[in-house]
Amino acid sequence: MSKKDSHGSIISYSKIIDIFTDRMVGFVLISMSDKKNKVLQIATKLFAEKGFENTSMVNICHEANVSKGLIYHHFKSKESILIEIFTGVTNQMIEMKTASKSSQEPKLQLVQLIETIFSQLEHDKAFFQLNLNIMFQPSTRQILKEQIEQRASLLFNSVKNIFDQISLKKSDLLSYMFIAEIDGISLNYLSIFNEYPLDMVKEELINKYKYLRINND
Amino acid sequence: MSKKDSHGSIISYSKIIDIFTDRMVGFVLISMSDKKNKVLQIATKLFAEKGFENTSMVNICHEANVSKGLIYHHFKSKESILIEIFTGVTNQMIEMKTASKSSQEPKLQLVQLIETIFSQLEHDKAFFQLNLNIMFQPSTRQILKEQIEQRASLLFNSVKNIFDQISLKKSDLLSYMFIAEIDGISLNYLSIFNEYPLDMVKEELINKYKYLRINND
Amino acid sequence: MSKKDSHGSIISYSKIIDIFTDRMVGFVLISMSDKKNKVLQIATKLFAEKGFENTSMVNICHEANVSKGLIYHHFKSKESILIEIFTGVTNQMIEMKTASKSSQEPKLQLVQLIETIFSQLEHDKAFFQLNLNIMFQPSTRQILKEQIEQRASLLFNSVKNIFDQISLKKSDLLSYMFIAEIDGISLNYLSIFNEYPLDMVKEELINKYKYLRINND
Amino acid sequence: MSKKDSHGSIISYSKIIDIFTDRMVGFVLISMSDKKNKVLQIATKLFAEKGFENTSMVNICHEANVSKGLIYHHFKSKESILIEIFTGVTNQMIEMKTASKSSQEPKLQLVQLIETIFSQLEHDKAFFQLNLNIMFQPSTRQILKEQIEQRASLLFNSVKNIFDQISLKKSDLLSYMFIAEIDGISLNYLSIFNEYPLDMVKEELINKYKYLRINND
DNA sequence: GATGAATGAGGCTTCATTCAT
DNA sequence: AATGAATGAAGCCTCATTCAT
Repeated sequence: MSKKDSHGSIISYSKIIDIFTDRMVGFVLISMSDKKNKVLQIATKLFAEKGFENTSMVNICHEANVSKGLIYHHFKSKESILIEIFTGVTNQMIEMKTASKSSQEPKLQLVQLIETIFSQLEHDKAFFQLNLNIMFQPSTRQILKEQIEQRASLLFNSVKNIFDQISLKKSDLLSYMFIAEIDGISLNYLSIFNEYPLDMVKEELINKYKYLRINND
Repeated sequence: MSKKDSHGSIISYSKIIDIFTDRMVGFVLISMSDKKNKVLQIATKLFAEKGFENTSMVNICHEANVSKGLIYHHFKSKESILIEIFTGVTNQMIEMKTASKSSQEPKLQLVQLIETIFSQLEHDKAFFQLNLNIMFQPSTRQILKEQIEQRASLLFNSVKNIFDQISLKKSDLLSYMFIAEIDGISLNYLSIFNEYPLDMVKEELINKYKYLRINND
Repeated sequence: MSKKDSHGSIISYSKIIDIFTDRMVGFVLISMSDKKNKVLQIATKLFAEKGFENTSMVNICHEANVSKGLIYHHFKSKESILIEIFTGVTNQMIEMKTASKSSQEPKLQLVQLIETIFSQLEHDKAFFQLNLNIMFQPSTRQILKEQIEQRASLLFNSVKNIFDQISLKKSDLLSYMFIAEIDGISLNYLSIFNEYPLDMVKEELINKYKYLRINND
Repeated sequence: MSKKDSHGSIISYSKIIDIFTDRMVGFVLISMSDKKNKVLQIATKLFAEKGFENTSMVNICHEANVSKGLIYHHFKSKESILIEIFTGVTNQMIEMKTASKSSQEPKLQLVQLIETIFSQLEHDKAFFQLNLNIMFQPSTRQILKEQIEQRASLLFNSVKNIFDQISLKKSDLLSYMFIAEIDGISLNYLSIFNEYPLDMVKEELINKYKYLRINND
């Protein structure tokens, strides 16, 4: 999986489940006990499937084969589980951004970015829906306010860095439009239309940015 | 307010609060009792502010100055309040779509549509957030599945009707892209960025569609 | 239907539904409005089917096609409906007892009584079950305490009058045994055994009392 | 207390309160927590006194000095408390039946059975009334349908085993009559007559079965 | 006679969290 | 690290009853 594999506001770097299993072992979650790990994994799945408010601690206990006491040994509260899940992803996003330095032609960077995002979108519907759900549910949104903002600026800067190479003057506007298109498509694909022509839309988007011409007036 | 004043998936025709008050009197909700009316109004507000799951029936009772018993006299359940709110808006959307027949040049129709939507977006943030919240919260999404789909196709057809006049061959794709842009901007404005340059983005979008050139290969 | 058609503690004189319809018109319920009548009828049915506590006033309203206000116009409370139902039956029992004067041979009176009771038992299961339900549910039992006692002594005296003609000395004991047998069979038939050989048991009982010999020591 | 100390449909093997306290410790309920135990005990008492529908969970909590949450930690629902109470008694009945093997003369077995039942009847009025109340209340009857049937056949088989030794040909009929007499007397004693001559009736019954003569035509 | 809006107490159940072991 | 008993607040909903019309 590419290092640039996430850049969206509602878009994230990688399969969330992976985060709490094999791939994270070694740099962030290395000291995390197996059981704590399992709780995060199951909680992520349940929050995505049922929503945060509709997932009870007992639900998590049962599915994770863990006692209530143990969960409260590892986590201060239900909220803190959510925060930890989000933080894990955010941290990874930061790390990956730091690591990603491409010397490619900017338009190709855009194309590659688009392809990565669309690929994730298809493979991790549930996790993207979790992100949406959390961002639009006032209660959870409040809890994760800062992280949401942090991620947004992270993404914006990533994109703007690319557009700066295309048109310094319009890079802000271009970034906003680009992110809006990506997010709008994601939203429509995930939650609005029943049979969304994701491939067709993707081709259109790639063509648009591959041959982008800026009128610098 | 123009008759075409809403066409979005996460976009709706008019201020929701209005629906349950003055403007509906006379054609749809004419027989609705004052108290029932009040409950719908307050429930809409609270659902938007706190989310459906975090709004209790007692919250609604208190703010609406109504007894618990009365709510259950008028509504079968908490869910049914949500459904009634949504149905009210959906019905109005249908009605308005039926009524709207523009003979204008298609590109101008698009421009007008964009302006209407952006105007609403600025004036009804809470209600748009309610829509998003409901669509991404698995529990509420399930409850309103059919209406969400109905609205999506309603909007799509409206937009496609316009693009059909521009390019029959590409009208599907153009419609999907147009809606994605609108929804993406709404999403970013409402829930992602702290200080979103809505006016700048709006100008860009208007320019794009005002001078739209289609390459019909 | 014979005049002696009920003598049981858990046994009553006649089909309860009849009481609130045609047959009563003319002597007890003559002034009862149709709607009140209907309420009593439906309430009896619902109490029998679901129990007193599990039948709500709204249930009765709906099934009787009557408004809540009207029920409270005719009846002081839910309890008072139950009381009125019971009183109707009790009054009829009293009236019938007064009217029944048989000059038959006492053993034949017993046989006739047995046959009447068994016949009712088969035709009015629901109503007998209502009686049982009410007598053993502490809350309803309390409400109808006096009537239950009144009915018991009414029945006992009826039976004892017959046994007095057979053996003055043992008539009390014989009456208690007779009533116990009748009630026990009813109970077993109505509520204990799945496939009760009612006919076989009835024949046995009839034979026992037809050829009754008393050892008057 | 004899091992055969109960065989009735509305009759059970032993003091219910005992079941949840001292006597069970050691073989069935040994692992049951004190609090759960207390809840069953109190619930039994309250259901008997006020009926199932008229006993609220709060009533039970208060009398058992236990929190609402704890009850739901131990029991799935209010219904499940009732089921557990009933199951406890049913299991004991099964166990005792298995254990009881009498080599006595059959008529003496009947006499002994009668004496045991009458003794219980006098000492456990409340519990017998609970059984009746549950069997005749449609809602609770439904919940315990299977157990009621199981108990009925258990009792019937016990009694029939005895009568088989007296008259194979008539053992079915004799069993039904015997059970009806027992149940009828119980019913009359518990719920119909104010001052029931239980001793007199008991003597009569004992005499009847001690000197039973069967006409085997 | 008749309606149904309105009330408020109370019922069952769920849940996050704490704590002794 | 791990368990699960225990708590109490809060949630949704039902219900008998009253009252203005």
